[in-house]
Amino acid sequence: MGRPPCCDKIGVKKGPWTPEEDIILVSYIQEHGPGNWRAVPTNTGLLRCSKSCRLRWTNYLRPGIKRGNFTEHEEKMIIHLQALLGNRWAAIASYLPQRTDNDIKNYWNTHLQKKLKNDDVNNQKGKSSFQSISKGQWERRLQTDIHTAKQALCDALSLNKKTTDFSPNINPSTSSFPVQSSTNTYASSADNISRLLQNWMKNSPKSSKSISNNSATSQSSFNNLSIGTGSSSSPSVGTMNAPTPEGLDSLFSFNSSYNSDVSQSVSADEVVVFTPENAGIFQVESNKYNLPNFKDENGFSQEGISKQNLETEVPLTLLENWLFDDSNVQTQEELMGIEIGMEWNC
DNA sequence: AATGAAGTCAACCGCACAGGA
DNA sequence: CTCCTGTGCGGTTGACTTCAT
Repeated sequence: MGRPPCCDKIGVKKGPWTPEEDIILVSYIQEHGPGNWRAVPTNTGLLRCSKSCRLRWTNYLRPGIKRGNFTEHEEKMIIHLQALLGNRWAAIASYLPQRTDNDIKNYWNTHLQKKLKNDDVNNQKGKSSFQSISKGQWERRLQTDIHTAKQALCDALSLNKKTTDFSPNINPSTSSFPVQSSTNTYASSADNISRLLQNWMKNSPKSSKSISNNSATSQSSFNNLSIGTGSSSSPSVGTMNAPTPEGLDSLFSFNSSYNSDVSQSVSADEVVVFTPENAGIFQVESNKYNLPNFKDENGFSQEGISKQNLETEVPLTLLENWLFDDSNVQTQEELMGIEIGMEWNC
């Protein structure tokens, strides 16, 4: 018996998402939390299949997504992790907070493959960045990595048993969300949502002040919404209530001091106005703003976490240190002196 | 300025897997 | 144990943008 299609193909809209659809989806998830995707089109009135909704959320709208150019740091990580893990993009993505597997996959296919190919050509001429690593060294290095990953996993597992330290060093889409009592590092999908809200913010006198502490506004009516982006012109959307611009304003505020160094600490009182310019990670003061559905018990952290949890919570620094420190080859080789087949000792 | 090629990336497709009934 | 549903994942597509001629 064949598997039925994930959704009724008739009347299902395909292609790029409109800002209106995005807002409907975000609003719905803000209200109900992610999960139960099959119910999303029905409950929101979106003419999208559940899969499409999930994809849109996880790859574009989900908090914690960083867009734009990959840093050299990220690039190196991808290269190394791809060598280690193969095309397991989700696993690779779990080591790169803020990046989606789709993003990484695209970046690999469009940039890195080409780049490595060039490197390979250069390698023939003895100019490759990898020239210092012979094939044998590379294999051994992979072995080291496996060992390192195992060790990191062990560390993570043991940490899990007693962990209360949720440093921002963890994928904000997963572990950093649930528990911080005073402040959640709530990373927006940045440009996208900011684009959606750009005009709202622009037209709002509140654009330069701190976010409202009136959480009730976030539940205001969404009727007659008009979005001033691009081709958008439809006056009202959806069959559900969603935040007004003010409501979203109160929901999303960016931490302008955030940078790629995710290990830095974040002040609990650091609330910055959400603007397109500082779009990036933003924070929600959970004790001020009512965001029940982004919390663990409502299934938010269940999304995309179940499988990735272990990988995500591997201390990044351990792997990163290894991954990025090309100059570290010698040390790694020394490490290789340690018995490779060493047993898991956790 | 026009046109075609190449590049980019959001979104789709279909398979696999987990878990509940 | 089997079936069914929901979800995750990797590969691929195609619309759009940028670049080169």
